[in-house]
Amino acid sequence: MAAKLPLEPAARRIAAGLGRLALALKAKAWRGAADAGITPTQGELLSRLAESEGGMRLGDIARELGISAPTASDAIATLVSKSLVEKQQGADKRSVTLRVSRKGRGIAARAGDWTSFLAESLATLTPAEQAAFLQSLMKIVRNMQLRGDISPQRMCVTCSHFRAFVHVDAAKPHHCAFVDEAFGPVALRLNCSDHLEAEGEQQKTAWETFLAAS
Amino acid sequence: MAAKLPLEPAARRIAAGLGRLALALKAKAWRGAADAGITPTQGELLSRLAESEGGMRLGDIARELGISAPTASDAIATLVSKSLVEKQQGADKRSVTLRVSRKGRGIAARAGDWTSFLAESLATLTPAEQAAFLQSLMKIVRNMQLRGDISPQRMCVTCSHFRAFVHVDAAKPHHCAFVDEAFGPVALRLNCSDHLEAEGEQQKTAWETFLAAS
DNA sequence: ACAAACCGTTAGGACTGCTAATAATACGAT
DNA sequence: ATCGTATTATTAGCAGTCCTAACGGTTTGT
Repeated sequence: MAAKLPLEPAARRIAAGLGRLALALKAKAWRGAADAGITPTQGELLSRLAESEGGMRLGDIARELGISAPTASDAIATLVSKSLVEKQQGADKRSVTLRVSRKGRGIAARAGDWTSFLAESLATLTPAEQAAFLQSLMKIVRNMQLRGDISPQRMCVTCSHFRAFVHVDAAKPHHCAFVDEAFGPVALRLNCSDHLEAEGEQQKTAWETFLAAS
Repeated sequence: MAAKLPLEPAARRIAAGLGRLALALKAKAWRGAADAGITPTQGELLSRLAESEGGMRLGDIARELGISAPTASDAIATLVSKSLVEKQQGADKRSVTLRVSRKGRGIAARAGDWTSFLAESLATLTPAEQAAFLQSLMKIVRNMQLRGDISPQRMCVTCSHFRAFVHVDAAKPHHCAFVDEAFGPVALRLNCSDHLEAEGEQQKTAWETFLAAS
């Protein structure tokens, strides 16, 4: 009867759970991408490029995906050879600007589809649970970003369009200055294409306002 | 003013967030494992083997980690050449039984350390949030398991030692027959080494009891 | 104008991950 | 008992991932 059930802290168990989730994601990503005729990394590059309107520089996308420049360069070269991505010389002649081709956009849509399996499992959560889950997720991601574990994300809480808790309506307390609309916690985003990085001070206070009221 | 903020369902946004998390995990796993002188896949194999008492068969561990048998065989061969894992012939002479070596156990501990960065970010959640997050995570993982997206996990809700909601104490409603102790939602596990797979019927009713009360 | 910094690519190497084919063993049905 | 089938792990072969280090252009600062 050794017992000692609470030996492992809760954080550890959650980490274990997230690890399993990541494992499943990895496996699914491999399958899903293969169905689209590409590989996981290529799929990530393609999706990210499809999300961006004006094209991206190689270094930026590499940083955002957490891979080294050579790895990105290599994968992009493959995508270019498959006519899914186009390369242009940037204003700075050292740089390149990357854009998805029409064909690439189609593939990106199919390759991004694999996340739907996750969405389906997510559907077992009640709306309230989803909101809470998203909120916690946001805190975790934000913290990781502050610690330098991941590169800046395009999330509401770091966006200059974001106004936290400015409305009285408890269901929709936040406001987005870009679309000029009130919205609630369940609508908070982590990958908004209209994201505009706020300045340090504004970002800091916005985050603190957000934290304080949760 | 196109607006239409709620275009993307909540599940999609959560999926995006989990995707970013998985990305960070992947990147960290690379770094963490490299510090221990191995690679991510080798690290996963090593950690899993370190968790198991009596050794594991190659096919089982491959299935559990969601990789193919050849991939596992290859990585194991590397680990054996590094003297971190030992191979034995099983009772079935076709099979092999894998065990961590003493040296391997040390490496596994160091390699497993990289999850601590996640645990630190998790610490920004309040205990209540952690409990809710873990509970939601469990629902997701369980659903993915039911759907066949991942292999069976060693989680409380599928364990024959688990008794859901048998105590009156709201803080510790569950009971583990193995250690014969009451425990609460925040102590639920996803990777218990004493896990014993329950039979189909028992598992099903346990899960439903669990679900109904959440 | 010239050194320092920066951007992307190339080179080289270890590892991941797959499918298909193979050898050895186990099991099942005649 | 034995013949065929299934299972277990490994090998072979290939494309891709991912790293560090070294490299040539380009820009920038002084």
